[in-house]
Order: sequence, then C-alpha cells, then structure tokens
Amino acid sequence: MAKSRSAPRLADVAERAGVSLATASRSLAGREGVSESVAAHVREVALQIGYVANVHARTLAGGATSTVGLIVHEIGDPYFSEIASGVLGVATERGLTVQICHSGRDPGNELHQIRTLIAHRTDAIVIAGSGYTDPALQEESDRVLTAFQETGGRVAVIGRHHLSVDAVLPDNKPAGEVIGAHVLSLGHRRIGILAGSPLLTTVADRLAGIEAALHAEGLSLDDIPVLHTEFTRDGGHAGAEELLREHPDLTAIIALNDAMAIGVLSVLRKHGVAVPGQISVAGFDDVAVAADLAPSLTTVKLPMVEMGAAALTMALKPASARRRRKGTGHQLMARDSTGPVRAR
Amino acid sequence: MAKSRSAPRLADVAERAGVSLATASRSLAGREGVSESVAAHVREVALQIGYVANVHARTLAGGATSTVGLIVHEIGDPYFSEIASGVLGVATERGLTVQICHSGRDPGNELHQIRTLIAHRTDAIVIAGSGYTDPALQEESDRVLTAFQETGGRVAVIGRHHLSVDAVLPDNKPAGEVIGAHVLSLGHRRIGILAGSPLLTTVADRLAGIEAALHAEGLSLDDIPVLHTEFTRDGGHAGAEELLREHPDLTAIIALNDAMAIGVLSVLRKHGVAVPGQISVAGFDDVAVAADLAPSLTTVKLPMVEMGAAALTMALKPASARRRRKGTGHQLMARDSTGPVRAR
DNA sequence: AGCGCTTACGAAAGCGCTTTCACACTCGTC
DNA sequence: GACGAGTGTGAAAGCGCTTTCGTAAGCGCT
Repeated sequence: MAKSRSAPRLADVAERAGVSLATASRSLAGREGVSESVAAHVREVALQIGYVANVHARTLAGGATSTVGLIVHEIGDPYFSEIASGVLGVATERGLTVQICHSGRDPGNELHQIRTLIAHRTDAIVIAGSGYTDPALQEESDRVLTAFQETGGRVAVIGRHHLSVDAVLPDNKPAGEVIGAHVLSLGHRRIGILAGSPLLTTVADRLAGIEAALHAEGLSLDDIPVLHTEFTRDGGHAGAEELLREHPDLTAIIALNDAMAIGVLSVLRKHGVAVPGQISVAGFDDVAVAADLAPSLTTVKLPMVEMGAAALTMALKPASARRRRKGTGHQLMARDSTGPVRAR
Repeated sequence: MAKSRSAPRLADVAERAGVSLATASRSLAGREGVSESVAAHVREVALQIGYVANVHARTLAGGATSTVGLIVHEIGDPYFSEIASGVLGVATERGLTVQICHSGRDPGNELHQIRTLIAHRTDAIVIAGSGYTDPALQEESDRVLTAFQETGGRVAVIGRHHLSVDAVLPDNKPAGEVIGAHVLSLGHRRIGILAGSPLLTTVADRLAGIEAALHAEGLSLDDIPVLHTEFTRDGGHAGAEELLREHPDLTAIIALNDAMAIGVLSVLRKHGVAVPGQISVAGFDDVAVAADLAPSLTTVKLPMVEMGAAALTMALKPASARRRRKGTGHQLMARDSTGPVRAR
C-alpha cells in the first residue's frame, strides 16, 4: 500500500461514480437538482473510498466555515471549562465545530490567538474571561476585532466591557456586594481580601461590589488588607500564607474566586485554623467542587454554563444593533465555610 | 464604512506595495529571494491594512495546516483538562494551534469528531480517554484513523490499546494493583468498587489491577460488589447511595476515578459517615483538588500532563515503526481518606 | 410536429494562496 | 566586450471545492 498517497478528492468520487464534479458536489451536499438514484450512488461511492471533504477547499470556494472559536484564559480552570461547556452545547446544537484556544492569562498571547482564529476565518469568536485594564492592549484587540466584524465576522465576549462588541457581563459587582454583605452580616469586620491580578477587570468589579457592601456599614476597602496574587489555587495559597502572617487578627477571608478560596482552605487546614470557627472563608463562582469541599465553600454562584451559551447565541444572531447585555444573575450560596464571629 | 466588505487579501497587499503576488507571499513568509527593503515594505503594508492570511487558502496551496486536533471525552473533567494542558504545552512550543473537540463520552460522536478533524486536515490527531470495548465501534474508528495515517496524517491515542496507532498507555492496571494493595493492607476486606461504564477499557484495566491485588490475598472480584455507573461526580454520588443501601457492611469504597470518589465523599458526609473512621475511600488519577478535599483523598497519581505532552510529541515524530509506549508511571498518594479498619 | 417549459447534468470560473519556472538584470571573469 | 553565474522579481499553474451558466433531454401542450 502506498505509504503516503493523498486523501481521496471529490474528483475521485466523481470519476468512480461516473458523474461530473458538479453532480458529485451537489449529491454530497444534499442539494437539489440531482436525481435521487444518482445522488445515492455518489454517496455510496464516497463512503466506499472513505472520502472526507476538505474543509479548507470548501471554505475557500463556499463561505461559512461552520467553525467558531473560543478563547479562554485557562482551560484547566473550572470557571472556564464550564463556560466552554455552555459554548459547546450551543455549537453542537447548530452543527458547528468549536476551536478552543487558551491564552494562559497572557494578554499578548490572547491577541495572537485572536489573530489565529481570524486567519481561520471562523464564523464567530467568543472570548471568555476578564479583560485587561491596560488600555493599550485593550485598544489593539479592539481594533483587530472590529476589523474582523467589518468583514462579516461575529464576536462576543464574556466578562469584559471595553470592547466594541457584544458582551455577556456577569454580575461581578452585585456578586461582590452580596458576598460582602453576607460576611459583614455575620459580624466580621477584620476581613482580608485575596484578589487576582489588578490588571483584570473582573477583579476591579468584584472589589467594587465588596466596597459597596463595606460602605453600607461605614467601612471602606482602605481599612482592610487587599492582597493581589494570582487567580489560581496557588495564588490563593500564597496569599493566605501572607495574609495570616501579616494580619493574624483576621476573622474572615474573601477570595475573589473559588480557585483561590480552595488554596486558602488548604493553608488554613495546614495551620490547624478552624473554618469557620476561627476564620470564615468565601469565594466567587460556585465551581462544581465548591459544595464538596470540607467545609463546603460559601460562594456566589454565577451561571457559567449559561453565560457561555448566551455568548455564542448572541454572536450567532444576525448582525444588528449592539446587544450588550448585563445582569446574568447570581446567587449567594451560603455554606459551611462562613460563620458568625466568635469571641477569640 | 462598508458593512461587510471582505477581508483584505494578499492581492490587496501586493497591489498597495506595488509588487507581485509572488513577492508579497515570499516577503510575508520570510522566504528567501526577496531583497530586505522590499520585504520590509510589504510587511508594513500588510500590517497597515490589517492583513491576516487566510489559513484555508494557504493550506490548500501549501501543505501543513499547523493545526493539531485533540479529542477528549469531557473538557470539564480535570483528568482531561490536564491532558489538554500537556498537549497545549507542546503545541504552543512548536507554533501549532490546537483544535479541541469533545465527544461527551459518546462513541458515535467521537467518530464524528474524528471525521471533522480529518476534514480539517489537521497535521495530527490526539485522542484522549478510554477506548470502548464495543468491537464494532472500535473497528470503525480504527478504519478511519488508519486511512488518515495512510494519507500522511499523524495519530496518537492516550489510554486505549486496540487501535493500530501510537499510544500512550497509562499504568491503569498497576495503579489498580497499588490502590487495591493499599486498601487491603489496611485490613479492609469488605470493599465496594465503583466503576464507570463497563464499555470503557480504562474501567476494565483498573479492575484487572484490583483483581490482581485481591488475588494476592486469596480474594476475587466476584466476592465483592462492583457497581457500574458513570465516570463522573454524579455517577459516584449515585453509586455510593446504592452501595450504602445494598451493602451497609462495607468498610472501604474504591472509586475508579477521583471524580466518582468526590461524589462518594459527598454522600458519606451527607449521611454522617466518618471517613476514614467508618469507611475508607480511594480514587484514581490524583486530580488537582484531590489534596484539597477534606478528608484529603487517597488516590493513585497518573501523570496526565506528561501523558498529553508525550502523545503529541509522539504523533509529531517522523513516521516510522510503531512506538506504542507503555508504563507512564504512577504513584500511590496515601492521604487521609483511607485508614485501618476499626472494630465497629 | 413544433413549441416552450422543466429537470438533470456538465464545463468552467474562481475562492486566496504557494510555488515553479522563466525572465530580466547585475556582476565578475577570460 | 561577450559569457555564465548569480540575484530579485513576475506570470501563471494549481490546491479541492462550490456555483453559475449553459445545454440536452424529457414532458405536456397546441
């Protein structure tokens, strides 16, 4: 057997079926204008010789790629994999393939991924995850995406507002307010905040929400320690160590996402600190394992799957006026990791 | 501004730069035979008008797509997202784009995803996750993949053996043996097993390992309850409920992956069963959160990231003799969820 | 029998790119 | 000062497909 003959082409199918390229193409596409008997024969021949249409040729000749791109910060992160799940659901439903790229939380790389997706002429691009507060970066991707849209591409983003594209905006600020109010209502005043990179808009928004809650109690973010590390378990781990060292009097720690909160819990367990006995811990997102931790994690549920689905649906809609959408909903999940302040 | 003019083409760049298509192409590809001054000018023009080469046209004319495909059962599952992470690492290193598809643990869909990837003429396809014991399905994908290889495509699989392609084979059986021996060494004899779908080869392999450990103690799988549910948290949840109901005398539960073990822990917590006081729990894989659960989960670590990296590396190697590879390594992570049997 | 009308199919153009081949040039050489 | 060897550039073929347009056959009708 030839070691590397090339893949069967439509011409091969046509020849073997004794029809022209046009007829073969129409038959396989299920298009009108071919008698059923001929079409069936062509299909059979195609199956026989293992013909799989070349998407590149098809795209070049035809139009739509039936592929959409999804860019996430980190596929391993449950927050993003749940969003991806939502996107995949809608895509599958519509017979679209999803090309997933991950930017590794690197803005430069993100731009590169956007370019890659544009080069693939995907029908739509969905970008998930916090934007960057650096205006230069924001501007550049804005430019590229706008150009993409002008050539007929569809774009939707999840969780960033600067861009001139459709957006699904999670309730980051309200969520911050809710979790802040919850912790405050339990009597905590010495609260430490563990935030991700200050470059992320999500961080800014969630902090703003917490700030609002603090205000309601006559407090301010300036009164309490806010530590910026990384939006990961390890970031939470490192941050909690530092917080414990520098501020041993804290009675509560709010991590700005669940991954960090998990890191916090592990540090506290390591140091034998009772949760919530000595320190209460809260997170954001309500990732799947949050309920399975011990103690189960108090957090704010954001509808990640729905957000992903909504973003793609939005992007796929016929172009029209901006459909910027706010308010995805959120829900306090008060679990065992938070409790009332006790006398120490 | 035109609502939907098409994207700039190479011809536009060439025209604006006052050169031919050939020169423009060479300049942008960084190919020899163009004076540096001309090349620089072309590149500048391209940047100016926001030219992004059409991958489809390039592929059609040229050859390699610089894209590799990855098929996973479920991207949300940490087992797979860690594998993906390994694949992405190697791909990024080599300037390749990864197209991730998820089959949703549906063999039929998996075949569809393989076809999609072939249609995209990806340079390589990596399929992660257990194969299916159904020989018909196996045969069909085998056929398709073999054909793909004969036309120059590269393929590697992770965790399945039937296929006539390169494979990275996790130590499923040794891992089963190790975890089985561990649990037995703690004195447990009334052990329940929670397995995923019996259609998965991974399940069969891990069970075989456990069986071997049992044999060493003069026991057999036939002596203990083995329940087949789903390889997910919910599968573990449901399975644990049933196991508890039907076999209230169990002192240990081995789940065939960590996701299921997490479900088990949650059921036990709900019912107020002490772990490992009353029942010990063990899993497989050592996903990231395993150490963060309470109690921390005893499990067998498999090097998922390395497996992903190894698979793509293998696939990308120049075609030669089969490089089927066994023994990826494994390590018992004895943590707090398992303990010695106590008198009850 | 001749007319238009529909229907089934084929020839060929063209999607945007890469690459081969041929064609000018400019040198250094005998 | 004519020669071959380089060097930089362009014309054109072709990758595998879709689609427009044209044509031939089949049909009912007058």
